[in-house]
Amino acid sequence: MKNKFLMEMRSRGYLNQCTDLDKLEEICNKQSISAYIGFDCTASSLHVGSLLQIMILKLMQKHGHQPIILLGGGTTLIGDPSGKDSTRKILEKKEIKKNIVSIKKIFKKILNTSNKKTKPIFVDNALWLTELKYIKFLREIGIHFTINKMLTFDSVKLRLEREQSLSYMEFNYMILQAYDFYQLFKKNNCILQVGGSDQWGNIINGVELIRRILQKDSFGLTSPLITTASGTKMGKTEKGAIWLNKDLLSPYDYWQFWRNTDDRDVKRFLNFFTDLETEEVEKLIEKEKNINKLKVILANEATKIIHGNEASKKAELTAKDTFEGKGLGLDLPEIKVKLEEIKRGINILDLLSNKKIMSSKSEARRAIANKGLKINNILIVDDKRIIEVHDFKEKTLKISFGKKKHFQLKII
RNA sequence: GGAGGGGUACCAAAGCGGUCAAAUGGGGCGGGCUGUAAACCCGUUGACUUCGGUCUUCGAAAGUUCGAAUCUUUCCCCCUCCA
Repeated sequence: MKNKFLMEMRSRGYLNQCTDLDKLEEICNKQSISAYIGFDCTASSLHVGSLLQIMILKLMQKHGHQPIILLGGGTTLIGDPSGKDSTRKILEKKEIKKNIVSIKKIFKKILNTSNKKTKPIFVDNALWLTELKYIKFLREIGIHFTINKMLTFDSVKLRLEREQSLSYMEFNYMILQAYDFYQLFKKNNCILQVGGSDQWGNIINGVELIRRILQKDSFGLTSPLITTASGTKMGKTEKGAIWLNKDLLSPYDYWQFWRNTDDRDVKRFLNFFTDLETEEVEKLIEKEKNINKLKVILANEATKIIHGNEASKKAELTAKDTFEGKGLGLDLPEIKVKLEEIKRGINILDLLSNKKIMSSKSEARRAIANKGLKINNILIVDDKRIIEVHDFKEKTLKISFGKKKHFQLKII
């Protein structure tokens, strides 16, 4: 393999499967290509689970290719059954529109939008899907799909095998996705579709459709499904998804997510989720034997990409103050209280539940009983403890729940 | 449409008239050990509480009973087999 783009895809571990790597390489060597990745619009932000795909788009740009971002405003109305046990809730158009606006912001942050040649193109498949005429579509597109074949695809097969119902609506999803590729191929000369490994079936359907209708070659390429060393799906933490949008997850929390990476994942993740060259990563690992320092590098680099250098620095500093200095990092989540409230004296349980640090007083009681709650680094043992003005230093009070969750309470 | 089986906490799954706020496992949360890691060990996991208790939960509603997750009726939903 001689093509730089594909070489880097491989060395970073982005490459799982490709319909015809040799031919694709040949083409990439000759010209710049356009490739697309489709994203779901079920939420107002993407999460870390989609980050790898975005990194691939970024890599394309680096090597002079043009990424097309398909925001599935149309397909989200149906819901992709791949990898799902059950039908997910169906969203309204309005909601999807809002999500698209919000998701776009992420791409604009991560991708380079200034270079005219590689600047990302955004498309919404609602544009063509919602206009489809049923009979016409069946005759022109549906004729190229056999049920026999469709039943063999994992997304369908698994559902049927597990005896979970699959609606006719969802069954059509793969055809629609194939049609998307066909449209982009015609309109944007997009010859490659990239996706997670669970998208393989959907992708080759598109490649095949293009071949059948237009007798032209197109390509599909998938990235591996990223799981953590402990076997869970990337980005699915207990607390909820690791969102890329800062309104849903603060840069500090995002930074913490990477800082808490499993030892065994650090090297992979440095390659996956940072801009560091693979040789650089090798060197780093060779040189730096303290795995925690590597985690800090990972957190910095990963945070930089989506929240910028400044936010990343701030998060690092805050972490340093909080964990090493037992101090009060600036970037810790801030909670405001009124002076009058404190003057009256407020019970710790009320405070915690009112300010939503804990979801209920019982939970707060439990935390205290389990020795998990500290105020200004002092363990709280009494759940009747009253918080008063003199507990604050410079109008600020640090509340810690467990080792990792810290808040600063500020008098306003 | 007919015949069966089933819906229990975050998930899986036991309970089948009182001792059930509901076994057990997983997950979560907290503590210990460490390194903001993993593994391991311990605690905890409905809400409110003056820590004595009180209130609300087992698909929904109504009923039987001193007493219901457990029995009855109706309704809703899921699954299997037959048509």
